[in-house]
Amino acid sequence: MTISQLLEKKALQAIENLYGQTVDVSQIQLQSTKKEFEGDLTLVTFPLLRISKKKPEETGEELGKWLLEKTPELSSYNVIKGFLNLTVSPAYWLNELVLASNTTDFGLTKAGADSPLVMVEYSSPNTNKPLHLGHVRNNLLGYSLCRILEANGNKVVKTNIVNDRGVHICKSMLAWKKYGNGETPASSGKKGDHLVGDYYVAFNQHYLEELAELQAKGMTKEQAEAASTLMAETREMLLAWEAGDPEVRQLWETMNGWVYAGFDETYNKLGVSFDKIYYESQTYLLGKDVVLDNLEKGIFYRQEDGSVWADLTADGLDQKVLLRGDGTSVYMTQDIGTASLRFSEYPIDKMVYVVGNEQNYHFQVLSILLDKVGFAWGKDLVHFSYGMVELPEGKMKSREGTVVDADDLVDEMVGTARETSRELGKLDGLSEAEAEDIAEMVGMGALKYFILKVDPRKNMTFNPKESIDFNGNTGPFIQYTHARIKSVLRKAEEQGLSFDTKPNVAGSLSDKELFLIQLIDSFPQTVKDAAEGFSPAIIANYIYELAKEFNQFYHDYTILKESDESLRGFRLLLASTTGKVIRTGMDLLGVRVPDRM
RNA sequence: GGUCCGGUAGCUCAGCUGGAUAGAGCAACAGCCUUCUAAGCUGUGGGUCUUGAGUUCGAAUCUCAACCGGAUCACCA
Repeated sequence: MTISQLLEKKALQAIENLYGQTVDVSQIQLQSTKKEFEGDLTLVTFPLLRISKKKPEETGEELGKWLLEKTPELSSYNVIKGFLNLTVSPAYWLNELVLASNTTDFGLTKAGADSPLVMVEYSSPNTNKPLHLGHVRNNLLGYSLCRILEANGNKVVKTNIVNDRGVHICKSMLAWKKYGNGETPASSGKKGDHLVGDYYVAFNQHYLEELAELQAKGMTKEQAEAASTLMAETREMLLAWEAGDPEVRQLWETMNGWVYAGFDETYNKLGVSFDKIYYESQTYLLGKDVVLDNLEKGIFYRQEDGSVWADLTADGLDQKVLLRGDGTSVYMTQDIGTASLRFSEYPIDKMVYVVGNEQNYHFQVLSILLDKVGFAWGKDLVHFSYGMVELPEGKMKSREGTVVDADDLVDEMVGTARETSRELGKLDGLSEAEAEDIAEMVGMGALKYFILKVDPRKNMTFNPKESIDFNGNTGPFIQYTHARIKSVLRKAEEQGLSFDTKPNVAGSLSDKELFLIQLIDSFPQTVKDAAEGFSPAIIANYIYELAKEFNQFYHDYTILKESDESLRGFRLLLASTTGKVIRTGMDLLGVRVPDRM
C-alpha cells in the first residue's frame, strides 16, 4: 500500500470518528504538497466542510490531530486555510528508499503466462523512399510505448506492416528501368532506400516535365494527366505485377531488397526492432472474404453497381465503401484483412496502432467495423495518434525538398555530439571505440528525448539547432546526471565506502533529500500513468525533474567527505537509487545511458 | 459546411480526474571552476493561461459560444 492510499483510508476513518458520517472516497482529495509549503501530502478540506459544519481551519486542525495520533507514519501537520498539510516521517521515507534500492524493477511488473497480449503496430513505411522525420517520431513513440507496456506486465508483440506494393512502388521501379544505368547500392555506394528514393524523385520530375509539355500544347491539367504516357506505363506495370509477371516481380523483389537493407540500417541506428513484420503484398487481398462473409450475414450491403458498403449512420458516421464495383479492395478492407490475419496468429487482447493523427477518422471507422465483424478487441482498439512534425520554416513538403531525412538527421546529431564532447574534453583518455559509443548515445539521446518529451497528440516543431543544444530539458542533461552519479559511486568504491550499513539518519534528512526520495517513490505510479495515457512524455518529464533535483542536490552537498558515517552511507544510497531510476526510466524511452561522459 | 484535435512567457514545452502565489528550458542580464564531471549550479527580469459567458467556496483545468491554427470528410494508401 502506498502512503497516499494509507492516508486516504485513515482520513475516511477520521471523518467517521469525528463527525459520525461516512463519506465517499471521491470526497477525499489527497495531493502532493506544493513545494513552497511544509509537508508531503495535502488533504483538501473544503469539500468536507458540509460534513464537519465547521470552519476550514478548525476542520483541518481536528482532522490533523486525529490523523497524527493514529498514524505512526506521520510526524507532523499544519493547516493553511482549507489545506491540511501532512508531513510523513523521515523514517518512513528512508525505509521506502531502502526497499526501492533493493529491488531491480522498482515495482514494475513483468508479464506472466496469463498476462494480456498487446500487439503494437508502428513504423509502417512505404518502400519507395527513405524514412524521414515523421517516421522517426512514429518509430520512437511506438518503440517506447512497447517498453512501457511491457513494464506494466503486458506481453507485447511489436509489429510493422510494410507497404511494399502499389502505384508508388511502381513509379520508382519504372524510373529505375527508364532513366537508370543499372546502378545498384553496391555500384553506386548509395544506401538502398536512398537509391530507390532518388528514382522516385526522378519519376516525379519526368512526370511533371511531361505534364508541362502537354499543357504547353494546349491541354488542361486534367487532360494532360489523362494523356501522360509515363503514368500509363506505371499503371501497366502495376497490372503486370498483379498478374505475377516474372520480370516485374524480379525487379520488385530486387529493389525492395535494397530498401529493406537500408531500413534495417536506419532501424538499427534508431534502436528499434520488431517481433513480426507483415507485408502488404501478402495481406492486401485478405479482407475481401471477411467482407463477403459479413455481406451474407447482412451486416454490410451491396449497391446496384456491385460495390459493397457499411452503413455507419447509427454510429454517427457515414456510409463507407469496402469493395469497389469491380470487386477490388480499398484501404479499409485491407486493414480488416490484416486484423483478421493477426487475430488468427496471435491471441490478441488489445491492438494498438501507432499512426499519425491525419488518420483519426480511418481508425474510428475501423474500430466500429472490426466490432461489427466480431473481433472482441475491435471496439477498444487504440489508435495511438500523434501530431505532425513541423520545421521552424513550416511544414515538411517532399515536393519542396524541405523533408528531413532520418539518416541525415541521425548522422548530424551524432556528429554534433562527437564534436561537442571533443571540444569539452569529455572524451580524453578514452579509446576510439568508447568515444564513438558515447557520441552515439548522446546524439541519439538528444534526438529521442527531444521528440518524446512532447505530448504525442500535439503537433511539434522540430528545431534542429535547438535539439542539438545539450542544455536544459534535454536527453544529454539527464545522461550527464547519470554519469555524474556513477562517478560518485566509483570514487566511493575506490575509497572503500559503501551504503550497505543501513543508515539511521531519520532525524537529519534535508528537504531536498526528502523530496528526492518522494520523487523516486512515485516512479512506479508514473510508469503506470504513462501506460494508461499512452504517453512516453509523462516518463520523459518525470526523469527530467528527477535529474534536475539531483543536480541541485549534488551541488549543495558533499557526499564523500561527510564526517558522519551513517549520513555518508545514506547519501550514497540516495545517489545509487536515483541513478537506477534514471537508467530504468531512460530505458523505457529507448534511450541508452552512459556510465561516463 | 460536418466531425475531431490544439491555442499557457519573445521561442520550445510542462501543468488539465477543479484547489494554495500558473512552472521548466532556451533567449537576455548578473554571479559561481584550489571541493566528487561547469554538457553544471545560483540569482534577476518576463504571463489579461485566445476571448466572452456559465457551473463552484474555488477555473489554465469542467460546460457552452465565438475567434485563430491544424487534420479529416475519395470506389487514394
